[in-house]
Amino acid sequence: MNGPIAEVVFDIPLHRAFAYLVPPAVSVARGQRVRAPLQGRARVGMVVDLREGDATGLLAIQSVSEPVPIFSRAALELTRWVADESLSSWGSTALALLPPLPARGAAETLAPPPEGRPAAGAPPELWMAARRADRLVDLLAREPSPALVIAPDIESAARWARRLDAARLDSGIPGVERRAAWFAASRGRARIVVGTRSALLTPLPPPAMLVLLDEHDTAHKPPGAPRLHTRDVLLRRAALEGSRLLLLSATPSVESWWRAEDRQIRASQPEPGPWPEVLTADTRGVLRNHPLTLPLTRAIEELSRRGRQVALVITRGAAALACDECGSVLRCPECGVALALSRAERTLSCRVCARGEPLPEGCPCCGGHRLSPLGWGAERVEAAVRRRFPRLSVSRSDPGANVVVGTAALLGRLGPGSVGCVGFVDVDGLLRVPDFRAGERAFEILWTAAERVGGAGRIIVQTRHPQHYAIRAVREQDRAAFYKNEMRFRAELGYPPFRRLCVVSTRDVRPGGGQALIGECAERLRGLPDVTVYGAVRQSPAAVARARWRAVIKGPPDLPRLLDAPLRPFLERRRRGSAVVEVEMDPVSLS
DNA sequence: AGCACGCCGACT
DNA sequence: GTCGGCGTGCTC
Repeated sequence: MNGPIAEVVFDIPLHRAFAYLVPPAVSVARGQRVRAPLQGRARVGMVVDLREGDATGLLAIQSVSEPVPIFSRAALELTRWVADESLSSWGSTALALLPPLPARGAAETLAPPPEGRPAAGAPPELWMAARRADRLVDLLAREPSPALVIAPDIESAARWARRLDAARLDSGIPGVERRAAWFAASRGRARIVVGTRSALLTPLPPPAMLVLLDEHDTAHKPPGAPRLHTRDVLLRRAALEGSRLLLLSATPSVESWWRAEDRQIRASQPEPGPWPEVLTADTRGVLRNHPLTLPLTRAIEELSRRGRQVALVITRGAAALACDECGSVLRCPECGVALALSRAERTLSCRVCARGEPLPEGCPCCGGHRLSPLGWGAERVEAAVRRRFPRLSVSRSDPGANVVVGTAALLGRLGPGSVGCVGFVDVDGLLRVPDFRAGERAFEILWTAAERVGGAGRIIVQTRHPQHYAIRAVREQDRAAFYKNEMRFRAELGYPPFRRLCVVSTRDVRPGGGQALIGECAERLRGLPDVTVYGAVRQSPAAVARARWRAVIKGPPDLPRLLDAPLRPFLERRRRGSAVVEVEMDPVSLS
């Protein structure tokens, strides 16, 4: 019995499509959302292909979710690419990039997405200069072409939508409005739309402009589908449809800087502008019974006399060890990341290769006897400042206090121009985060603070590494110096952007199960060409205490292709007894 | 014999 | 992800 057959993918971890008969009363196209029976109940899926064939024994599509396709052919292909790149299923990827389903009986004006021809466009642009946000607002006001602006989170999307007087596509607004904005953009009726990653594939009539705010922000890759960095999806989208793409960040990811050097992205080096004085306060050899060094104490004194605010940035619990004498951090000799301290087990272990070591007696560098793991918590800093400056208002929550204490996120909440000095109580806490991106993150936070306080302000960095290249680059307002050093480190030890990473992890409520499973995964991957598997070492039964196991995999740029076949059984059947497998391509964090 | 639970494969 | 089939093993 021949008839029209639709291939449909669903939000399940299976990559394969399911075939259904298209009944005569229903008309469907590729890229259309439909309801179809799966395991006896109706579920929403995406039509990825249509063909004529023998429909004997096939179940029928029940209905369409909307009367028109919601993805263009190009967008649908893009979801497939994202799924393949991230080792996730086509269905879960595609369905995560769509607006909510319509409310029952809602009246809507819908149109199919524009089917643009692939066009050769200009290369993406990296905007790093100060006042890049103002420049963007100006550009969007001048430019007549439709624009999609992607923000790292809902709050940022809301702010930008207000600033640009644009429709919102993020999940911070009611589903009806999101849908309306999606289809308005699709029909060319909303010139500027603002959203988060769920809005990445919003159709726009060409020639369109795509904008990524805070390109470096790891919030652009939260857990869950679509499991690829928003930057990478936009780069691909822009290339496929020939759209102009703007990446905004004062401190771009090393990946994007590298692409700029490789001429895949256009970047102009901004002229140096007004810049604060960046002072380092060396804490080596200083007995640290107080969180404030003399330079920072003086700055608080002086600034408060002049009626200016001081922000003190603290670092949350650093789980690594550093020598009090020479300042060196205990690092894995093979992987270069700080060794993570487990106080309970009194061991140090590497987050990348899983190498474990007992706590050393002294510093391997200088033989010093004091190795200190402690950072300064917000409470301790707040109390210490109060004691020293009883007349000043000191707060962790009031952004108007004379002295405000908080983590790096605090900097974003303070009004521009109000802060005269930012003091980093323990920047080493950032540098010794057991993650290869620790330096990049420290650089980003310091640079942001410097931009924030501006030319009349001051930055004071308390550190045992006053010569660290991240601090030096911020002091000199010299981005290139930072990236040069950082890329050398990444190249030497084989980290992104030179090699790609994948993390396979297992969990089990019962001891031993997770270990057996991660061992099984690692076994399948060993011996692949140009692929290194770290960790997942089978340990003696005595060491079996944790419920979580992890293997870090390093490989060439086509790592997802290499891992697809051997990991397929684990990706498609994540639960093995009480143990669960998770696979994360291109992790934004290893801690 | 009858039922609970957990493992495992199938899902069009 | 979610469902149900079926085997193991316990209970009435």
